[in-house]
Amino acid sequence: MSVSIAVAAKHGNVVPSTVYSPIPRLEPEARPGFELSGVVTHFAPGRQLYAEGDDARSFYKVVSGVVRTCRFLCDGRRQIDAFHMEGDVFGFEAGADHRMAAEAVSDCTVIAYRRRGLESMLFHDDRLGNWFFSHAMTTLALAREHSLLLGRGSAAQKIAAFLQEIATREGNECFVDLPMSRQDIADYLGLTIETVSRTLSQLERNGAIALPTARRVMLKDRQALRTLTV
Amino acid sequence: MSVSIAVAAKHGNVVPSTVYSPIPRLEPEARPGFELSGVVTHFAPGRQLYAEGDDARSFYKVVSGVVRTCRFLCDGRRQIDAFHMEGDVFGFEAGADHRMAAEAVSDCTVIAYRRRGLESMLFHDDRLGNWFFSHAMTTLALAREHSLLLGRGSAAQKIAAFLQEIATREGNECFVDLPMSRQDIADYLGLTIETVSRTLSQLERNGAIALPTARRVMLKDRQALRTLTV
DNA sequence: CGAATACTTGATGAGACTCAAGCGCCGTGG
DNA sequence: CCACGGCGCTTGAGTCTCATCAAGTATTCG
Repeated sequence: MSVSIAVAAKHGNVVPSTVYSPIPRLEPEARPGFELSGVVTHFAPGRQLYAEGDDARSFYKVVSGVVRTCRFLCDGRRQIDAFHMEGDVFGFEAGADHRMAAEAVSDCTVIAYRRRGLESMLFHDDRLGNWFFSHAMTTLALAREHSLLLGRGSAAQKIAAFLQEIATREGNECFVDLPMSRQDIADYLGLTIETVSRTLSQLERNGAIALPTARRVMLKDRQALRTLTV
Repeated sequence: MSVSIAVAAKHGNVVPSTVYSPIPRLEPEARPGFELSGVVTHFAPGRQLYAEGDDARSFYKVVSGVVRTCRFLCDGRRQIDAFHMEGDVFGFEAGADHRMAAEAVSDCTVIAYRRRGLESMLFHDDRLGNWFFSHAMTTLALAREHSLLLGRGSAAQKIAAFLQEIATREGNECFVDLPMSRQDIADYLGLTIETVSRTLSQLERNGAIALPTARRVMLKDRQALRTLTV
């Protein structure tokens, strides 16, 4: 008993002992049409949609491209909370202002919805209220999953989990096109850019993945990746 | 002292560059009275309220004592998501079952509320719906705060932030009574029990805190603690 | 083609983990 | 009353992972 635990601890797993069931993200189709004063806007890579502390007058839905929500620390470091991809809704806050900044990772198009007036609607339109509540709970579950990874994962586990997450979201089983830089990945996983790079190279040497280009990852051995995380 | 300052300078702060405003926790008084089939139950330290994967038939409110919600990894390690203290509501899930286990940290008393029937009520009783929505958003904000700490903090930063969090929640400016073990703290902060112990000793040598007993921490120099985290 | 940017790789060191021992408190039992 | 375990906590020594500092390579774009 103690031995097997010791061995497991060495190359330990980040996954719960119960069967792993990924958090189901809300499908765009499940969303009620809130065509309430939505404004389509385009952002170039790196442009800020809003800053920390800005009035949370609007929330957003991604039409195309990728957006990151993040916070900046005093020393200039950054913690990326989430990447938002096509169909994702983000920037809806409990309080009066945004607790995170939002920035375009790639060229992207979003719809900005006025939050004004929504609050009262939430509790008069069952479907709308229901959807927003589900959205909050789902986001919470995803945040906890992320916490688990940040708190307990090794660099290899973090990278493996990240690749699988992106693959799932892109809906592609065999390769991943990374829309974000190494720095973004590092800030999302609580690592440095060098460690991200090294770990990817390591996984390639192991045969778990291949890197035809820096931004494209072939998932050659999903079982090996899963073994790191499951 | 010089050590802790040096550490702070080296790794910088875990706090956003914008002014730090702690997430306001929902006050018990702000909660609508949901006296819907609440069952008062008592648990001895270490006893499990529910396990990962259990049907989420109920959610809970803490009357006295402390409860932890956590997940277990394959290798036996544990990640504690949160400590729930007097007045806190926990165990309300998006899906059909609990994604985390809940265990009594100390002797504690909780009220279990049937979730059945609540769902429909949520969207017919504005105040109730409003409260649960706020609760979800607040919990989300706290989870993100926790992520930030897990992803970017050094051991000293994690411990300092933890002590201040508990002090705030216990409403005591000058000392903290820790209801939980070193192992609990370690699992909450993503550290080992030895590192927690060593870091506390370090902070005592620095003069930031005093440890009259293992479970009682005097906050001697809050500025120094804040310098680590703010 | 050259400059800028993004990524990779190497050498080194600091911080946290592991293993192992020692201390202190507390309840039990002689 | 004190001896004895048991348990939680502390401390030490050694190791390993990841961050840091510092080149070097690839890719993009004017």
